[in-house]
Amino acid sequence: MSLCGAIQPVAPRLGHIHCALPSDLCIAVTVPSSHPSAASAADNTPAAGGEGDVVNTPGPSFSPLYQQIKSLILRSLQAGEWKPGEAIPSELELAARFKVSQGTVRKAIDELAAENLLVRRQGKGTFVATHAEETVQYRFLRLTPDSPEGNGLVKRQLLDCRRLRAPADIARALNLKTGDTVVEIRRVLHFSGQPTVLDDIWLPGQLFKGLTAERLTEYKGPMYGLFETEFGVRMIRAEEKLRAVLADPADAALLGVEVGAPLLSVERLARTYDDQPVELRRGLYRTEAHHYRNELN
Amino acid sequence: MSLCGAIQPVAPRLGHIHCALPSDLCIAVTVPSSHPSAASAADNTPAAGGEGDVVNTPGPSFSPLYQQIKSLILRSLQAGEWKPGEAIPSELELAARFKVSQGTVRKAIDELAAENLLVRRQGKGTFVATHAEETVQYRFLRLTPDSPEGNGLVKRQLLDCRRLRAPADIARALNLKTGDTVVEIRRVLHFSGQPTVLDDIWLPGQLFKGLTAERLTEYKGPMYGLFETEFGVRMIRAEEKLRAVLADPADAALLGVEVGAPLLSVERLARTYDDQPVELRRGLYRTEAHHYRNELN
DNA sequence: AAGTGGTCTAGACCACGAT
DNA sequence: TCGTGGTCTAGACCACTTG
Repeated sequence: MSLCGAIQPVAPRLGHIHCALPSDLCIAVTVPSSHPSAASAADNTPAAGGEGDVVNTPGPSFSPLYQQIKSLILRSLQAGEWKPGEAIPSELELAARFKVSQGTVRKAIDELAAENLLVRRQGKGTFVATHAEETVQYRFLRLTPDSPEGNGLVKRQLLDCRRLRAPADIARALNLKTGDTVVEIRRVLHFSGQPTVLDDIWLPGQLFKGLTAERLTEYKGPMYGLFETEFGVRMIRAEEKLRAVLADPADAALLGVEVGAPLLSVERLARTYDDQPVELRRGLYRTEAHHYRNELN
Repeated sequence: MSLCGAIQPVAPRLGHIHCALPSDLCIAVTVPSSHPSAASAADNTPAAGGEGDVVNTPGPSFSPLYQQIKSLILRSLQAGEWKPGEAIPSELELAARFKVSQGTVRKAIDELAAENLLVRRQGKGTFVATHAEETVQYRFLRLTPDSPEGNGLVKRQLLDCRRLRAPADIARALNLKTGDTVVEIRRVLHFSGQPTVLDDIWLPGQLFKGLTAERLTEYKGPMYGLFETEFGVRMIRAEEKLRAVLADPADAALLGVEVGAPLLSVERLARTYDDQPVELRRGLYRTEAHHYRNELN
């Protein structure tokens, strides 16, 4: 474990002088390349290739050390070295492993925490974010009762779960070839007894091999928790597109509204670590007693 | 200016040892309670009263130094010491003024920048965020064309601007007494020639004394820019509640849709620095060719 | 060349949680 | 008591912007 850690990472330094000398000795250390690197900087694409980010300038093209560390941590997360809910090594351990100072590791972790990939807990450690522990609330669901009394039970009603060949639009969104297998799930969420959300969900069949209606109904807790623990697919980010639409007869029947009633349409594309889309979801929300809440900064 | 700066701020330290000694002298400085606090912590409400945050524990009740600095900067912002678009003093100047290290100021500024109150620009300085320079986009408007070609001109059509006594619900939302004067504005936004957004806006009359239809039509640029430069009211944060509704005859006529067409209803409450609500806005969006875009993390 | 923010380090001490 | 993250400092160097 930590053995290989000492070897592999050694981030490609792009020219940094460790002024780790007693201050009185630290006079004009102009050593051109006291660092192991300098040579390795050229061939090794900076940012260690881990970040999906583009290299903007073909010239010198930088990546701060802490960004490189961030990429390395990200890679470990993606590789499953630490599972959701587990603690990652302490800052000091990581610093030793990557051969940088604690402060640099801290800054890398700070950014990952700001992106909700990690969760810091003082005195305990830093943990991999998870959807599985959120009994309080579905992390990505922004639908909120208008009055707090409406905070009753949420019941899930599974309507359908099948495998099929992906229609063109679904395939495109999920970065698949038309005709690739996808899992299609249809379900209704009831809020305090009222049918409120009708979801259609598509997942790449490849990633969700053993997913069946039984597994879905058995599992207690949010669906993303199931995906995470059973299939190793972690939903990290998502984009939503919202529109107002009218209920067609099928929607109306399932949600218990009149045909032509207004519904909030929410199309969500969820992505994993490397920004690969891994779920497409089309939701229809009743908004007479609930609203979609958003904060602007 | 900088004179008073030297006196007034001196943040209430809650116990800190300036170990500003040469490292060779810094041996086991175990002064038991060089920490002033414990006493001063009680009377001086931590967070310097600036933060709207609650004090959770009645006990010791801490506020890290950088949080106190943040509050002080926030107060200067609120007092208008630096205007939107202007640069604030450099980190070193602020460090000197508050008698803390640059790193501490940096952390305070980092948070304010993360909240979009300040904008860092490398090599130039740190600037107060503004709505006035955003010719590209309205900072708070999340409505996006479905296809990028739809990115045509935005035309504003002012329908009405009057003063009136606040109805109960408006007053409550804006933290006013029922019957207080409010400014009511009604307008339509046209996107590439199509009427797309119908806004009803309410503002506290008190804060917007000279606001007239003329001022509104004359001013080029976003309305929040006008509020900022002409009335000194800066919109910092906002919460939105989204719903799907049906067009009533009046809405339908103004937006050029059928009665009963689906519309996205967006109720926005915008706040200033101290979280005081200063604008209530009810928008109706056509979403046939546009959608409301949101990112989840 | 000077000034600003950005990165990196090293080391001290604190608050919190588990032991 | 120990280990963890959290705060604070001080100082060095880097990159970007402006004169």
